[in-house]
Amino acid sequence: MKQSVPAATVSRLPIYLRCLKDLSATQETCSSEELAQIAGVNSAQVRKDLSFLGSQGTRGVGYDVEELRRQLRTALGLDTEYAVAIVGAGNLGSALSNYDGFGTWGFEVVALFDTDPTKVGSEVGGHEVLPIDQLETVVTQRSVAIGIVATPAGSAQEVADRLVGAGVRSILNFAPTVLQVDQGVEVRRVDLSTELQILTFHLHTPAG
Amino acid sequence: MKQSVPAATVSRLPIYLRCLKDLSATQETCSSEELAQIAGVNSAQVRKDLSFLGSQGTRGVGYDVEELRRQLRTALGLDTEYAVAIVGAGNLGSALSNYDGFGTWGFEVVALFDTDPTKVGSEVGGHEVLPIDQLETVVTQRSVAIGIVATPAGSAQEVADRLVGAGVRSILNFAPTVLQVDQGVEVRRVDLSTELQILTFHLHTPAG
DNA sequence: TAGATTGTTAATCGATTAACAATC
DNA sequence: TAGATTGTTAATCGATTAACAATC
Repeated sequence: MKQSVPAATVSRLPIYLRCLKDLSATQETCSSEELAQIAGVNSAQVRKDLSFLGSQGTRGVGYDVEELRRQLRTALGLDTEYAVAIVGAGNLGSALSNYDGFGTWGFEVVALFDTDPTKVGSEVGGHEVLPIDQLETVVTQRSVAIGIVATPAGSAQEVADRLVGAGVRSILNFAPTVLQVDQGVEVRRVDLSTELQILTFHLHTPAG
Repeated sequence: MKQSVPAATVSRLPIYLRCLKDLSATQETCSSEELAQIAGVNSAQVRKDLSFLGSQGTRGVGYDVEELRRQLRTALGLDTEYAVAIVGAGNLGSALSNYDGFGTWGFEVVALFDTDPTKVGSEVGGHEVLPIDQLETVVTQRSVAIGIVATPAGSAQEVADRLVGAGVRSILNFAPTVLQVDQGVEVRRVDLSTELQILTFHLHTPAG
């Protein structure tokens, strides 16, 4: 793998991996053109993206599907097991706790926190809801690598600060806020209403 | 508003709107620098983005917060009420049905579909779960503008095809698949494992 | 060899941002 | 007027893609 993979490329790697999973059922080899088709991108882009992985396809043949999956998994760091903590056991936090896709990709939900005393102690998605006071302790003890913020907007920043303070360097933020974090902390934002509003922009804008 | 707003700008408009909501509590006017700060972008970018709305700030003063919010809402098409249908009443579909943020932004969930006979007829988030057979009828009758796909990956494409067939032109896809749709249909993809994998890429990649 | 497809270059395209004249 | 801040230009930066030599 070369030094610096462009952000746009990184965000496409998981998509390629997913597409290859489907392909692997039917074929041993695939061309950049095939992969591009199902991933919804240009084939030159596929080849360029894969070249960052030092990937070796075979001219005239294509890429070995299994080999490429292995390379993508390695590049994405999916050979390691990562501990995940979810903060907020409301609708979304509960849905996330019940999500069984974590294990598939080597993520383990090791804690689920909430402030609500009526929720603390109950079990959600196989996880006991812990009081938020234990955040620092648990994050440290379980070496939590990724924090998921599933709180209301009002508490998101404080939660993020505490996660970062406890050593978390990667945050997935479902709260409708832009988190302010130190350089070196990676935040990905997932917001339903933002997505809906982008759709409505195109819906109501005359062509485009 | 000028003819063509760049995609990158469109995706930032909802963020500005959100940030202004917070600001409006404390001040009547804000500079591009302030807005940039809380939105986490460059101030020149804020000014450029807002200029696409035909927005008129006041030199030496900044932007009128309320006026700008109004312009953003109009630009994003939030003056209209949009009917939304959710397909899939599992963990995620249920969480979405319970989400009370839809109303805030002028979205109305008019239907929730599932294939599971044990779910059909039950109530989730104030919505009766309808059998998937009724998809076309309901989409037409209620003029559904936005379809939310919250099914497993295996059924996502078929659901999308049916939504599009019934006239839906905007899809929010939570299933871990890349949907193939006709040109003119807008799809936004929200995928938890993609986001997690992007985080792990940066976690395990030595600096960058 | 002929056909297919990669890996990479170079051209293009689009997005970001520094800089500054305009102006409140 | 002096200070602040916009709106916009032009420079920069980065990402996409057409094209093609290399080669299986």
